[in-house]
Amino acid sequence: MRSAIETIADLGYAQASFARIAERAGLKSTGLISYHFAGKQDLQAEIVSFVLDDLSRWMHEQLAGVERADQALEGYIRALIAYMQTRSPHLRALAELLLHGGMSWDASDQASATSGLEDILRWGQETGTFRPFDVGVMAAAVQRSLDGLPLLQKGNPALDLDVYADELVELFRRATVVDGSAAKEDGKW
Amino acid sequence: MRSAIETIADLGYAQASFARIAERAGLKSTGLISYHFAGKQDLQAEIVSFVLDDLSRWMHEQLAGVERADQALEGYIRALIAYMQTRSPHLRALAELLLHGGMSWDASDQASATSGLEDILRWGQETGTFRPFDVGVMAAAVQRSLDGLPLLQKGNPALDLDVYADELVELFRRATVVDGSAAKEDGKW
Amino acid sequence: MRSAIETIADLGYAQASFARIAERAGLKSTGLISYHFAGKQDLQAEIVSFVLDDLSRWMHEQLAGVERADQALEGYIRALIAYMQTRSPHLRALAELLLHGGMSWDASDQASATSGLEDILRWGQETGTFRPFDVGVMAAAVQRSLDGLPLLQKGNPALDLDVYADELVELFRRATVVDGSAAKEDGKW
Amino acid sequence: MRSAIETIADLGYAQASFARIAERAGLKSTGLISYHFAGKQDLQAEIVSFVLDDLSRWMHEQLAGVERADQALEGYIRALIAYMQTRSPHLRALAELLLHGGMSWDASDQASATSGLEDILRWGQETGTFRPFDVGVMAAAVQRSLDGLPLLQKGNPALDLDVYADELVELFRRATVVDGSAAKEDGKW
DNA sequence: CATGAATGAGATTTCATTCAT
DNA sequence: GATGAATGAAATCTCATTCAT
Repeated sequence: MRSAIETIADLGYAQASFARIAERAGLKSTGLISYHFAGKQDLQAEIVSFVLDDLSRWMHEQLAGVERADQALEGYIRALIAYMQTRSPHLRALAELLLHGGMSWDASDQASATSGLEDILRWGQETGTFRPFDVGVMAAAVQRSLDGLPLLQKGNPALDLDVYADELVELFRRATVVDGSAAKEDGKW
Repeated sequence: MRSAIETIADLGYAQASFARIAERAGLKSTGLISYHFAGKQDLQAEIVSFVLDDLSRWMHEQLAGVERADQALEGYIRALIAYMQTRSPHLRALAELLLHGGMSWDASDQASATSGLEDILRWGQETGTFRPFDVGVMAAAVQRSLDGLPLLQKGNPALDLDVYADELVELFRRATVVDGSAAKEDGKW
Repeated sequence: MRSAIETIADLGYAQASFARIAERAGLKSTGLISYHFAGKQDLQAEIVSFVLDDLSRWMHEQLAGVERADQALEGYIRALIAYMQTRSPHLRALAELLLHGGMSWDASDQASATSGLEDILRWGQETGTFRPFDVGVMAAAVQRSLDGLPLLQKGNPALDLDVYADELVELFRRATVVDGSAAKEDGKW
Repeated sequence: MRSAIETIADLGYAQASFARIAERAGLKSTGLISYHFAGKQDLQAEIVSFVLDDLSRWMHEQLAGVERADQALEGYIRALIAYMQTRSPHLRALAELLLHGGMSWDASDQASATSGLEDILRWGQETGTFRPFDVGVMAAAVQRSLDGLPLLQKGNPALDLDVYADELVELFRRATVVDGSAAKEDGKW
């Protein structure tokens, strides 16, 4: 499965045949893959749920103990970028499969990934930390800005991820903050 | 070529075989596609350049006569969303091909699409309309938020594009505006 | 037809498609070929008979007025090599078609080409100029040695055809001459 | 591979598609051929080297212990004809591939087949057994006369190979022997 | 004479999958 | 767990041929 993830991440969904996965895994036959997984869809589904579980666990760890919604949003952005740095192929493979695999895409996706973000945004609005905005649109903007990163890195490999994270945090702080809140500029927190 | 664009947009790059394109075009054989295009890569390249030309023309039309960078940014967002409404398959096919086709991806892409956006952002910073930020990151965030739209629509077909446009405009107005500028809120313009 | 001959000679029977022939002829469609010839076999048959006619005419010209069989044999060898020098593609195309086209191969071949040679050999034996040998085998040896030339030239483009001709003439003079005949060495003729 | 050799020998290079080879091999799909060989060129290359190896081994066996060049030449002719009798398809396939496959044709060919013959001829000239002649031309004549045999058989299936061998041996004995050598006629060997 | 659209057959090749070993 | 033979489907591409213009 590790080889499958890496192959999908490197070559893309369309090129990730059993033959190429087996090659990367050091296997001389694709038979073993078919033996362990019920089919290509099964393999894809297992990869998706594996990566989503791993990602979900990571996000919960990183966001534990957060007390305010703006901190949670910043933490979300930084945690996801940090995850990319350590498990970049996982996310690229996930994106490939969610986009192009004929996956169910049902509960798993929304529940684990994006709706966690929507929850944060809603929380911020309810506690008066965030201005009113459409939660779905804002969540999509954050999510897209984050998962566009691998693409950006392909075009510009020297990209500094820390700078990218800082910029995105500031971008969405300004986009979400309530109008009168000059807090950050005053350095109060 | 129209059939090819629609097929790629609907079924995705991986599923858009010559057979399916021919079927949609009402052809009884895939031979004619190979007859008109030198190969699959040629077809893809011609689609990309066709769509980029069309898109570039549209954007220039819509942004003609704009005098300030913030207006240009708003216009860029609204023009691209409007383009999606009229030529949705074009953009979806373009995204598929740029992401998964082994395309050259060279001058054409950056020049026509994203770097137009970067030019706007730089212009705004130089004229004092925009605060300092990393132009590349901001451009990527805008672009990703925009081309994530088709995906959003797939999950939520009832999505109101005008609302989406308004929200994005406001989001990135706040994200780019210079700190002291309370102008908009005062309703002066 | 000239383009067809050249294409077959240069690329070989298997690669000589209508498309490539049309290309060489400066045509933009293969339709015209199908219009002028009833089919691929028809084109092949017409090429074969055309080349055989041309070759037959040439050989008759060159061998006219010969009075002895040994002179005829030498003339045959030299005339065929000379023909190769001026109409090399004709012979190469002919060989390709006779070998690989599903041609009839009936009367035309034997009559015009080889059996002319066999006639010479039989004539020499009847007039006592040639020793007894199997006419078929000797004719095959001469013919093969001759039409192997293009192959030899491909491997060694600097080959001197005059030397080749001299060597073959001498080779087959010795192979055919009656035992006691020391005439040539004595320079009497 | 056996089926491939037979198919090429029987139908010729142009007609020997994977489908026909698979059919002869009793396979229900051509996929297996692509599975075992990297491509059509690979299959061809492997056939060529296999046949050349086999032929080379045979010729070395047959020519072992020969002490004079004229014996070697006679042995060469008889051994090759004998090989044709037992492994006719091998040689026909080899000829097809060397003529029409876009093969490398490099070392393997010359080394194993023809240049063995040239070595014999040179040896004979150095030891005074053979008259002076162009070794390349003579070798080509011998070789062509030999591999023209299958063609001859196609036109005349009743051909007696022993007679053919005898005739060729005598033909090239006379063509190569030094002028004064009356040895054979005296029956000394 | 010439073009270009169109077609059906067939070629090579890749793929997922099954199965015996 | 692992291999390799085998298969049928599908993909890209080429080809000869037809036909309307």
